[in-house]
Amino acid sequence: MREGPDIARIAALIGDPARANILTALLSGKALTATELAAEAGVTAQTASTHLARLAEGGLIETRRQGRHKYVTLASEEVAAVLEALTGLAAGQGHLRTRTGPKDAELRRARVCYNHLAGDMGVRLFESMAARRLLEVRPDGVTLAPAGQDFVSAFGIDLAALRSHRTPLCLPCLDWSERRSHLAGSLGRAMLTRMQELGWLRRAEGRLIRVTARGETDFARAFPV
Amino acid sequence: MREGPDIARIAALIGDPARANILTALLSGKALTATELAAEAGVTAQTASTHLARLAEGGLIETRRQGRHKYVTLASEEVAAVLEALTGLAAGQGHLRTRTGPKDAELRRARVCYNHLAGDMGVRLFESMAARRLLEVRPDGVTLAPAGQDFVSAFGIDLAALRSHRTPLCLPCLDWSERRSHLAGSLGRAMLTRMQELGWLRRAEGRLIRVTARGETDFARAFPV
DNA sequence: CTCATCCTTCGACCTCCATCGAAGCATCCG
DNA sequence: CGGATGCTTCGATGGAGGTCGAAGGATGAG
Repeated sequence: MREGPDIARIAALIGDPARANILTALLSGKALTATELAAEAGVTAQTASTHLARLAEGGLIETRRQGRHKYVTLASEEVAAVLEALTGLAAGQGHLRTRTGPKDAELRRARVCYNHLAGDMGVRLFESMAARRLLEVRPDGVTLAPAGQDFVSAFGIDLAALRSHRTPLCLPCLDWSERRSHLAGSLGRAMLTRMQELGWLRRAEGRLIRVTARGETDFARAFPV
Repeated sequence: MREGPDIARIAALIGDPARANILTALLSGKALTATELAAEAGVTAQTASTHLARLAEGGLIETRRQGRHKYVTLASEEVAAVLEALTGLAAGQGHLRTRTGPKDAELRRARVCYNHLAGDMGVRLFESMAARRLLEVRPDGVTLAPAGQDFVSAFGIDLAALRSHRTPLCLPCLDWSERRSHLAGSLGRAMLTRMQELGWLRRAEGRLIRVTARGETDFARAFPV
Protein backbone atom coordinates (compact mmCIF):
# COMPACT_ATOMS: atom_id res chain seq x y z
CA MET A 1 0.00 0.00 0.00
CA ARG A 2 1.53 3.25 -1.07
CA GLU A 3 0.47 6.77 -0.37
CA GLY A 4 -0.43 9.28 -3.03
CA PRO A 5 -3.16 9.86 -5.55
CA ASP A 6 -4.96 6.84 -6.91
CA ILE A 7 -3.80 6.74 -10.49
CA ALA A 8 -4.83 3.14 -11.07
CA ARG A 9 -8.47 4.03 -10.69
CA ILE A 10 -8.27 6.60 -13.46
CA ALA A 11 -6.01 4.59 -15.71
CA ALA A 12 -8.33 1.61 -15.46
CA LEU A 13 -11.18 3.81 -16.64
CA ILE A 14 -9.21 4.78 -19.73
CA GLY A 15 -7.93 1.25 -20.12
CA ASP A 16 -11.03 -0.23 -21.67
CA PRO A 17 -11.10 0.02 -25.50
CA ALA A 18 -14.70 1.19 -25.66
CA ARG A 19 -14.14 3.90 -23.06
CA ALA A 20 -10.86 4.93 -24.69
CA ASN A 21 -12.70 5.39 -27.96
CA ILE A 22 -15.32 7.49 -26.25
CA LEU A 23 -12.73 9.70 -24.61
CA THR A 24 -10.73 10.08 -27.81
CA ALA A 25 -13.86 11.15 -29.64
CA LEU A 26 -14.50 13.73 -26.95
CA LEU A 27 -11.02 15.18 -27.43
CA SER A 28 -12.55 17.03 -30.35
CA GLY A 29 -14.19 19.24 -27.74
CA LYS A 30 -17.61 18.84 -29.27
CA ALA A 31 -20.37 17.80 -26.94
CA LEU A 32 -21.57 14.46 -28.25
CA THR A 33 -24.70 12.53 -27.39
CA ALA A 34 -24.72 9.08 -25.85
CA THR A 35 -25.82 7.35 -29.03
CA GLU A 36 -23.20 9.11 -31.11
CA LEU A 37 -20.58 7.94 -28.66
CA ALA A 38 -21.94 4.41 -28.76
CA ALA A 39 -21.49 4.36 -32.52
CA GLU A 40 -18.06 5.90 -32.18
CA ALA A 41 -17.00 3.21 -29.73
CA GLY A 42 -18.59 0.41 -31.68
CA VAL A 43 -20.85 -0.84 -28.91
CA THR A 44 -24.57 -0.87 -28.29
CA ALA A 45 -26.41 1.89 -26.50
CA GLN A 46 -26.76 -0.15 -23.33
CA THR A 47 -23.07 -0.75 -22.86
CA ALA A 48 -22.26 2.83 -23.73
CA SER A 49 -24.68 3.91 -21.05
CA THR A 50 -22.89 1.96 -18.36
CA HIS A 51 -19.53 3.21 -19.59
CA LEU A 52 -20.69 6.80 -19.46
CA ALA A 53 -21.98 6.32 -15.94
CA ARG A 54 -18.59 4.97 -14.89
CA LEU A 55 -16.69 7.78 -16.57
CA ALA A 56 -18.88 10.41 -14.98
CA GLU A 57 -18.54 8.84 -11.55
CA GLY A 58 -14.78 8.80 -12.07
CA GLY A 59 -14.76 12.49 -12.86
CA LEU A 60 -13.45 12.17 -16.40
CA ILE A 61 -16.53 13.46 -18.21
CA GLU A 62 -19.40 15.76 -17.51
CA THR A 63 -22.90 15.24 -18.76
CA ARG A 64 -25.74 17.60 -19.28
CA ARG A 65 -29.28 16.65 -20.15
CA GLN A 66 -31.10 18.60 -22.78
CA GLY A 67 -34.51 17.28 -23.63
CA ARG A 68 -34.19 13.62 -24.27
CA HIS A 69 -30.55 13.95 -25.30
CA LYS A 70 -27.54 13.53 -23.07
CA TYR A 71 -24.61 15.67 -24.05
CA VAL A 72 -21.19 14.59 -22.92
CA THR A 73 -17.94 16.55 -22.68
CA LEU A 74 -14.58 15.99 -21.06
CA ALA A 75 -14.56 17.19 -17.47
CA SER A 76 -11.49 19.41 -17.66
CA GLU A 77 -8.44 20.39 -19.63
CA GLU A 78 -6.45 18.19 -17.31
CA VAL A 79 -8.29 15.15 -18.55
CA ALA A 80 -7.50 16.23 -22.09
CA ALA A 81 -3.86 16.64 -21.09
CA VAL A 82 -3.71 13.09 -19.79
CA LEU A 83 -5.26 11.78 -22.97
CA GLU A 84 -2.85 13.71 -25.15
CA ALA A 85 0.10 12.47 -23.10
CA LEU A 86 -1.09 8.91 -23.47
CA THR A 87 -1.62 9.43 -27.18
CA GLY A 88 1.90 10.78 -27.49
CA LEU A 89 3.37 7.80 -25.72
CA ALA A 90 1.37 5.33 -27.76
CA ALA A 91 2.24 7.10 -31.00
CA GLY A 92 5.91 7.17 -30.06
CA GLN A 93 5.87 3.43 -29.65
CA GLY A 94 4.44 3.14 -33.12
CA HIS A 95 1.65 0.97 -31.81
CA LEU A 96 -1.21 2.04 -34.00
CA ARG A 97 -4.42 0.17 -33.72
CA THR A 98 -4.99 0.08 -37.45
CA ARG A 99 -2.67 0.97 -40.27
CA THR A 100 -2.29 4.67 -40.82
CA GLY A 101 -4.61 5.72 -43.60
CA PRO A 102 -4.47 8.93 -45.60
CA LYS A 103 -6.40 10.56 -42.78
CA ASP A 104 -3.39 10.53 -40.54
CA ALA A 105 -1.42 13.01 -42.61
CA GLU A 106 -4.35 15.41 -42.49
CA LEU A 107 -4.69 14.80 -38.79
CA ARG A 108 -1.09 15.77 -38.22
CA ARG A 109 -1.60 18.92 -40.25
CA ALA A 110 -4.61 20.45 -38.57
CA ARG A 111 -6.96 19.08 -36.00
CA VAL A 112 -8.95 20.06 -32.99
CA CYS A 113 -7.53 19.37 -29.55
CA TYR A 114 -10.24 19.95 -26.97
CA ASN A 115 -11.69 22.89 -28.87
CA HIS A 116 -8.50 24.62 -29.95
CA LEU A 117 -6.33 24.33 -33.02
CA ALA A 118 -3.58 21.70 -32.90
CA GLY A 119 -1.28 20.00 -35.33
CA ASP A 120 1.13 21.74 -37.65
CA MET A 121 -1.10 24.81 -38.06
CA GLY A 122 -1.62 25.17 -34.33
CA VAL A 123 2.10 25.12 -33.72
CA ARG A 124 2.72 27.64 -36.51
CA LEU A 125 0.17 30.00 -35.00
CA PHE A 126 1.69 29.72 -31.55
CA GLU A 127 5.26 30.22 -32.69
CA SER A 128 4.41 33.09 -34.99
CA MET A 129 2.70 34.96 -32.17
CA ALA A 130 5.50 34.17 -29.76
CA ALA A 131 8.21 35.31 -32.16
CA ARG A 132 6.47 38.63 -32.69
CA ARG A 133 6.13 39.10 -28.94
CA LEU A 134 2.36 38.99 -29.09
CA LEU A 135 2.53 36.19 -26.56
CA GLU A 136 4.77 36.28 -23.52
CA VAL A 137 6.10 32.80 -22.96
CA ARG A 138 7.49 32.27 -19.51
CA PRO A 139 8.25 29.14 -17.55
CA ASP A 140 5.17 29.53 -15.41
CA GLY A 141 2.81 30.04 -18.29
CA VAL A 142 1.80 32.08 -21.28
CA THR A 143 0.24 35.53 -21.20
CA LEU A 144 -1.03 37.90 -23.87
CA ALA A 145 1.28 40.91 -24.32
CA PRO A 146 -0.21 44.40 -24.80
CA ALA A 147 0.64 44.28 -28.50
CA GLY A 148 -1.06 40.89 -28.59
CA GLN A 149 -4.26 42.32 -27.16
CA ASP A 150 -4.48 44.80 -30.02
CA PHE A 151 -3.70 42.08 -32.52
CA VAL A 152 -6.33 39.74 -31.19
CA SER A 153 -8.98 42.43 -31.06
CA ALA A 154 -8.20 43.40 -34.65
CA PHE A 155 -8.60 39.75 -35.52
CA GLY A 156 -12.20 40.05 -34.42
CA ILE A 157 -12.21 38.60 -30.93
CA ASP A 158 -14.03 40.15 -27.99
CA LEU A 159 -11.40 40.00 -25.26
CA ALA A 160 -13.62 41.46 -22.56
CA ALA A 161 -16.13 38.68 -23.05
CA LEU A 162 -13.39 36.07 -22.76
CA ARG A 163 -12.01 37.54 -19.57
CA SER A 164 -15.42 37.34 -17.93
CA HIS A 165 -15.15 33.55 -17.97
CA ARG A 166 -13.41 31.79 -15.18
CA THR A 167 -11.23 29.68 -17.48
CA PRO A 168 -7.67 30.91 -18.08
CA LEU A 169 -7.12 32.98 -21.18
CA CYS A 170 -3.87 31.44 -22.41
CA LEU A 171 -2.54 27.96 -21.82
CA PRO A 172 0.20 26.07 -23.60
CA CYS A 173 -0.65 22.57 -24.72
CA LEU A 174 1.90 20.03 -25.87
CA ASP A 175 1.18 18.41 -29.19
CA TRP A 176 1.57 14.68 -29.67
CA SER A 177 2.16 14.89 -33.41
CA GLU A 178 4.51 17.84 -33.42
CA ARG A 179 5.95 17.57 -29.91
CA ARG A 180 5.73 21.34 -29.65
CA SER A 181 3.38 23.75 -27.94
CA HIS A 182 0.25 25.27 -29.31
CA LEU A 183 -2.25 27.70 -27.85
CA ALA A 184 -5.02 26.40 -25.61
CA GLY A 185 -7.24 28.21 -23.13
CA SER A 186 -10.26 30.30 -23.89
CA LEU A 187 -8.30 32.44 -26.35
CA GLY A 188 -7.28 29.34 -28.26
CA ARG A 189 -10.91 28.32 -28.46
CA ALA A 190 -12.01 31.77 -29.59
CA MET A 191 -9.41 31.91 -32.33
CA LEU A 192 -10.51 28.56 -33.67
CA THR A 193 -14.15 29.60 -33.91
CA ARG A 194 -13.15 32.95 -35.40
CA MET A 195 -11.20 31.18 -38.14
CA GLN A 196 -14.27 29.14 -38.90
CA GLU A 197 -16.33 32.34 -39.10
CA LEU A 198 -13.80 33.78 -41.51
CA GLY A 199 -14.19 30.73 -43.70
CA TRP A 200 -10.60 29.63 -43.26
CA LEU A 201 -11.40 26.28 -41.75
CA ARG A 202 -14.18 23.77 -41.92
CA ARG A 203 -14.71 21.07 -39.43
CA ALA A 204 -14.75 17.60 -40.90
CA GLU A 205 -15.74 14.45 -39.06
CA GLY A 206 -14.17 13.77 -35.71
CA ARG A 207 -11.44 16.15 -34.76
CA LEU A 208 -10.20 16.61 -38.29
CA ILE A 209 -10.12 20.08 -39.83
CA ARG A 210 -10.07 21.01 -43.48
CA VAL A 211 -8.33 24.18 -44.57
CA THR A 212 -9.96 26.15 -47.36
CA ALA A 213 -7.93 27.69 -50.16
CA ARG A 214 -8.54 31.18 -48.86
CA GLY A 215 -7.71 30.06 -45.34
CA GLU A 216 -4.37 28.78 -46.58
CA THR A 217 -3.23 32.12 -47.98
CA ASP A 218 -4.82 34.35 -45.33
CA PHE A 219 -3.38 32.26 -42.52
CA ALA A 220 0.13 32.51 -43.97
CA ARG A 221 -0.25 36.28 -44.20
CA ALA A 222 -1.67 36.74 -40.71
CA PHE A 223 0.79 34.38 -39.00
CA PRO A 224 4.15 34.53 -40.78
CA VAL A 225 7.06 32.46 -39.63
CA MET B 1 -13.17 1.11 -34.48
CA ARG B 2 -11.27 4.34 -34.54
CA GLU B 3 -7.90 5.15 -35.99
CA GLY B 4 -5.01 6.49 -34.01
CA PRO B 5 -2.62 5.31 -31.36
CA ASP B 6 -3.80 2.60 -29.01
CA ILE B 7 -4.08 4.40 -25.73
CA ALA B 8 -6.31 1.77 -24.12
CA ARG B 9 -3.51 -0.78 -24.23
CA ILE B 10 -1.19 1.48 -22.25
CA ALA B 11 -3.85 2.78 -19.89
CA ALA B 12 -4.91 -0.76 -19.06
CA LEU B 13 -1.34 -1.56 -18.11
CA ILE B 14 -1.30 1.34 -15.67
CA GLY B 15 -4.83 0.56 -14.56
CA ASP B 16 -4.02 -2.35 -12.30
CA PRO B 17 -3.30 -1.31 -8.69
CA ALA B 18 -0.25 -3.53 -8.34
CA ARG B 19 1.27 -2.26 -11.57
CA ALA B 20 0.41 1.34 -10.73
CA ASN B 21 2.24 0.93 -7.44
CA ILE B 22 5.24 -0.46 -9.24
CA LEU B 23 5.31 2.40 -11.72
CA THR B 24 4.84 5.02 -9.03
CA ALA B 25 7.75 3.55 -7.11
CA LEU B 26 9.87 3.75 -10.24
CA LEU B 27 9.07 7.45 -10.62
CA SER B 28 11.81 7.99 -8.08
CA GLY B 29 14.23 7.19 -10.87
CA LYS B 30 16.03 4.63 -8.83
CA ALA B 31 16.55 1.23 -10.42
CA LEU B 32 14.71 -1.19 -8.17
CA THR B 33 14.86 -4.96 -8.09
CA ALA B 34 11.92 -7.24 -8.71
CA THR B 35 11.55 -8.25 -5.07
CA GLU B 36 11.71 -4.66 -3.88
CA LEU B 37 8.93 -3.83 -6.31
CA ALA B 38 6.90 -6.80 -5.16
CA ALA B 39 7.05 -5.51 -1.60
CA GLU B 40 6.27 -2.02 -2.80
CA ALA B 41 3.19 -3.24 -4.63
CA GLY B 42 2.07 -5.53 -1.85
CA VAL B 43 2.04 -8.74 -3.89
CA THR B 44 4.13 -11.88 -3.94
CA ALA B 45 7.19 -12.31 -6.08
CA GLN B 46 5.37 -14.51 -8.58
CA THR B 47 2.69 -11.99 -9.40
CA ALA B 48 5.21 -9.18 -9.56
CA SER B 49 7.16 -11.22 -12.06
CA THR B 50 4.21 -11.54 -14.40
CA HIS B 51 3.41 -7.84 -13.99
CA LEU B 52 6.96 -6.87 -14.84
CA ALA B 53 6.88 -9.06 -17.92
CA ARG B 54 3.70 -7.34 -19.07
CA LEU B 55 5.05 -3.88 -18.40
CA ALA B 56 8.26 -4.62 -20.28
CA GLU B 57 6.38 -6.05 -23.22
CA GLY B 58 4.22 -2.96 -23.24
CA GLY B 59 7.26 -0.72 -23.40
CA LEU B 60 6.68 1.05 -20.11
CA ILE B 61 9.72 -0.26 -18.26
CA GLU B 62 13.18 -1.50 -19.11
CA THR B 63 14.94 -4.27 -17.29
CA ARG B 64 18.57 -5.16 -16.95
CA ARG B 65 19.96 -8.27 -15.32
CA GLN B 66 22.91 -7.97 -13.05
CA GLY B 67 23.93 -11.18 -11.41
CA ARG B 68 20.85 -12.75 -9.94
CA HIS B 69 19.13 -9.40 -9.57
CA LYS B 70 16.80 -7.81 -12.07
CA TYR B 71 16.94 -4.05 -12.07
CA VAL B 72 13.94 -2.19 -13.38
CA THR B 73 13.60 1.42 -14.56
CA LEU B 74 11.00 3.38 -16.44
CA ALA B 75 11.49 3.13 -20.19
CA SER B 76 11.52 6.83 -21.02
CA GLU B 77 10.79 10.32 -19.80
CA GLU B 78 7.55 10.13 -21.73
CA VAL B 79 6.34 7.33 -19.51
CA ALA B 80 7.22 9.46 -16.51
CA ALA B 81 5.30 12.35 -18.07
CA VAL B 82 2.18 10.24 -18.44
CA LEU B 83 2.44 9.09 -14.85
CA GLU B 84 2.88 12.63 -13.57
CA ALA B 85 -0.10 13.81 -15.63
CA LEU B 86 -2.22 11.04 -14.19
CA THR B 87 -1.00 11.83 -10.71
CA GLY B 88 -1.91 15.45 -11.21
CA LEU B 89 -5.40 14.59 -12.36
CA ALA B 90 -5.95 12.16 -9.51
CA ALA B 91 -4.59 14.64 -6.96
CA GLY B 92 -6.80 17.37 -8.37
CA GLN B 93 -9.82 15.21 -7.80
CA GLY B 94 -8.75 14.81 -4.21
CA HIS B 95 -9.03 11.07 -4.54
CA LEU B 96 -6.22 9.94 -2.33
CA ARG B 97 -5.88 6.30 -1.63
CA THR B 98 -5.06 6.81 2.01
CA ARG B 99 -5.25 9.91 4.11
CA THR B 100 -2.44 12.36 3.54
CA GLY B 101 0.15 11.87 6.22
CA PRO B 102 2.81 14.35 7.28
CA LYS B 103 4.89 12.94 4.45
CA ASP B 104 2.80 14.72 1.89
CA ALA B 105 3.94 18.20 2.87
CA GLU B 106 7.55 17.12 2.57
CA LEU B 107 6.75 15.48 -0.73
CA ARG B 108 5.37 18.71 -2.08
CA ARG B 109 8.44 20.54 -0.92
CA ALA B 110 11.21 18.49 -2.52
CA ARG B 111 11.13 15.17 -4.24
CA VAL B 112 12.63 13.24 -7.04
CA CYS B 113 10.76 13.06 -10.33
CA TYR B 114 12.43 10.48 -12.53
CA ASN B 115 15.89 11.42 -11.30
CA HIS B 116 15.59 15.18 -11.26
CA LEU B 117 14.51 17.63 -8.61
CA ALA B 118 10.80 18.40 -8.41
CA GLY B 119 8.45 20.04 -5.97
CA ASP B 120 8.77 23.51 -4.61
CA MET B 121 12.58 23.46 -4.75
CA GLY B 122 12.63 22.20 -8.31
CA VAL B 123 10.34 24.98 -9.42
CA ARG B 124 12.40 27.59 -7.58
CA LEU B 125 15.56 26.37 -9.29
CA PHE B 126 13.96 26.47 -12.71
CA GLU B 127 12.46 29.93 -12.31
CA SER B 128 15.59 31.41 -10.80
CA MET B 129 17.67 30.23 -13.73
CA ALA B 130 15.06 31.37 -16.24
CA ALA B 131 14.75 34.83 -14.67
CA ARG B 132 18.52 35.32 -14.83
CA ARG B 133 18.55 34.24 -18.47
CA LEU B 134 20.66 31.22 -17.72
CA LEU B 135 17.95 29.16 -19.36
CA GLU B 136 16.29 30.15 -22.61
CA VAL B 137 12.64 29.23 -22.39
CA ARG B 138 10.93 29.11 -25.74
CA PRO B 139 7.67 27.54 -26.86
CA ASP B 140 9.48 24.67 -28.53
CA GLY B 141 11.64 23.84 -25.55
CA VAL B 142 14.32 24.93 -23.14
CA THR B 143 17.97 25.48 -23.94
CA LEU B 144 21.00 26.45 -21.89
CA ALA B 145 22.13 30.02 -22.65
CA PRO B 146 25.87 30.81 -22.93
CA ALA B 147 25.81 32.45 -19.53
CA GLY B 148 24.10 29.35 -18.23
CA GLN B 149 26.89 27.14 -19.51
CA ASP B 150 29.43 29.06 -17.45
CA PHE B 151 27.15 28.96 -14.44
CA VAL B 152 26.58 25.23 -14.66
CA SER B 153 30.28 24.51 -15.14
CA ALA B 154 31.11 26.64 -12.13
CA PHE B 155 28.55 24.64 -10.21
CA GLY B 156 30.73 21.61 -10.82
CA ILE B 157 29.06 19.84 -13.71
CA ASP B 158 30.92 18.38 -16.67
CA LEU B 159 28.89 19.64 -19.60
CA ALA B 160 30.96 17.87 -22.24
CA ALA B 161 30.24 14.54 -20.64
CA LEU B 162 26.52 15.27 -20.58
CA ARG B 163 26.44 16.26 -24.23
CA SER B 164 28.03 12.96 -25.22
CA HIS B 165 24.83 11.18 -24.16
CA ARG B 166 21.97 10.86 -26.56
CA THR B 167 19.39 12.15 -24.11
CA PRO B 168 18.40 15.81 -24.43
CA LEU B 169 20.17 18.25 -22.15
CA CYS B 170 17.23 20.37 -21.05
CA LEU B 171 13.58 19.44 -20.83
CA PRO B 172 10.75 21.14 -19.03
CA CYS B 173 8.60 18.92 -16.84
CA LEU B 174 5.26 19.92 -15.42
CA ASP B 175 4.85 19.41 -11.71
CA TRP B 176 1.72 17.88 -10.25
CA SER B 177 2.09 19.51 -6.86
CA GLU B 178 3.12 22.96 -8.02
CA ARG B 179 1.52 22.99 -11.48
CA ARG B 180 4.63 24.73 -12.76
CA SER B 181 7.67 23.66 -14.73
CA HIS B 182 10.92 22.36 -13.38
CA LEU B 183 14.11 21.23 -15.06
CA ALA B 184 14.32 17.70 -16.41
CA GLY B 185 16.71 16.17 -18.94
CA SER B 186 20.26 15.07 -18.37
CA LEU B 187 21.18 18.46 -16.93
CA GLY B 188 18.39 18.17 -14.39
CA ARG B 189 19.71 14.79 -13.38
CA ALA B 190 23.27 16.04 -13.12
CA MET B 191 22.27 18.97 -10.94
CA LEU B 192 20.44 16.70 -8.55
CA THR B 193 23.40 14.40 -8.08
CA ARG B 194 25.73 17.40 -7.77
CA MET B 195 23.58 18.77 -4.95
CA GLN B 196 23.84 15.46 -3.20
CA GLU B 197 27.64 15.54 -3.61
CA LEU B 198 27.68 19.01 -2.09
CA GLY B 199 25.77 17.69 0.89
CA TRP B 200 22.73 19.87 0.25
CA LEU B 201 20.29 17.02 -0.12
CA ARG B 202 19.93 13.51 1.14
CA ARG B 203 17.71 10.95 -0.38
CA ALA B 204 15.15 9.51 2.00
CA GLU B 205 12.94 6.52 1.27
CA GLY B 206 11.00 6.50 -1.96
CA ARG B 207 11.20 9.68 -3.91
CA LEU B 208 11.34 11.90 -0.88
CA ILE B 209 14.29 14.23 -0.40
CA ARG B 210 15.55 15.79 2.78
CA VAL B 211 17.24 19.17 2.68
CA THR B 212 20.16 19.68 5.01
CA ALA B 213 20.63 22.93 6.93
CA ARG B 214 23.60 23.92 4.81
CA GLY B 215 21.69 22.99 1.67
CA GLU B 216 18.91 25.32 2.70
CA THR B 217 21.12 28.40 2.92
CA ASP B 218 23.44 27.57 0.04
CA PHE B 219 20.53 26.83 -2.27
CA ALA B 220 18.91 30.16 -1.49
CA ARG B 221 22.19 31.92 -2.26
CA ALA B 222 22.86 30.05 -5.51
CA PHE B 223 19.31 30.30 -6.83
CA PRO B 224 17.76 33.57 -5.69
CA VAL B 225 14.24 34.50 -6.61
C1' DC C 1 29.81 -29.12 -3.89
C1' DT C 2 25.92 -27.45 -1.12
C1' DC C 3 22.93 -24.18 0.36
C1' DA C 4 20.54 -19.79 -0.03
C1' DT C 5 18.66 -16.20 -2.76
C1' DC C 6 16.40 -14.32 -6.70
C1' DC C 7 13.48 -14.98 -10.26
C1' DT C 8 10.41 -17.50 -13.48
C1' DT C 9 6.92 -20.87 -15.20
C1' DC C 10 2.88 -23.75 -14.57
C1' DG C 11 -1.55 -24.71 -13.03
C1' DA C 12 -5.71 -23.80 -10.69
C1' DC C 13 -8.93 -20.75 -8.63
C1' DC C 14 -11.74 -16.98 -8.53
C1' DT C 15 -13.25 -12.44 -9.05
C1' DC C 16 -14.34 -8.78 -11.95
C1' DC C 17 -16.46 -6.80 -15.75
C1' DA C 18 -17.68 -5.97 -20.66
C1' DT C 19 -21.37 -7.23 -23.50
C1' DC C 20 -25.99 -7.63 -25.17
C1' DG C 21 -31.16 -9.00 -25.06
C1' DA C 22 -35.24 -7.55 -23.02
C1' DA C 23 -37.87 -4.53 -20.64
C1' DG C 24 -38.84 -0.05 -18.49
C1' DC C 25 -38.82 5.31 -18.20
C1' DA C 26 -38.61 9.82 -19.98
C1' DT C 27 -39.27 13.02 -23.65
C1' DC C 28 -40.84 14.82 -27.97
C1' DC C 29 -43.96 14.71 -32.08
C1' DG C 30 -48.14 14.56 -34.49
C1' DC D 1 -53.43 10.17 -26.67
C1' DG D 2 -50.42 6.69 -29.28
C1' DG D 3 -45.97 6.08 -31.50
C1' DA D 4 -41.19 7.01 -31.90
C1' DT D 5 -36.75 8.16 -30.14
C1' DG D 6 -33.13 8.42 -26.60
C1' DC D 7 -31.50 6.56 -22.61
C1' DT D 8 -31.33 3.47 -18.51
C1' DT D 9 -31.75 -0.76 -15.59
C1' DC D 10 -31.78 -5.75 -14.93
C1' DG D 11 -30.17 -10.24 -15.63
C1' DA D 12 -27.45 -13.76 -17.82
C1' DT D 13 -23.39 -15.05 -20.23
C1' DG D 14 -18.81 -15.44 -21.21
C1' DG D 15 -14.13 -14.27 -21.22
C1' DA D 16 -10.08 -12.08 -19.48
C1' DG D 17 -6.78 -11.74 -16.09
C1' DG D 18 -5.02 -11.10 -11.24
C1' DT D 19 -3.53 -14.03 -7.53
C1' DC D 20 -0.91 -17.46 -5.18
C1' DG D 21 1.01 -22.34 -4.16
C1' DA D 22 4.30 -25.41 -5.87
C1' DA D 23 8.05 -26.49 -8.42
C1' DG D 24 12.01 -25.53 -11.31
C1' DG D 25 16.12 -22.90 -13.20
C1' DA D 26 19.89 -19.52 -12.49
C1' DT D 27 23.32 -17.20 -9.86
C1' DG D 28 26.28 -16.27 -6.00
C1' DA D 29 28.21 -17.35 -1.12
C1' DG D 30 30.71 -20.29 1.80
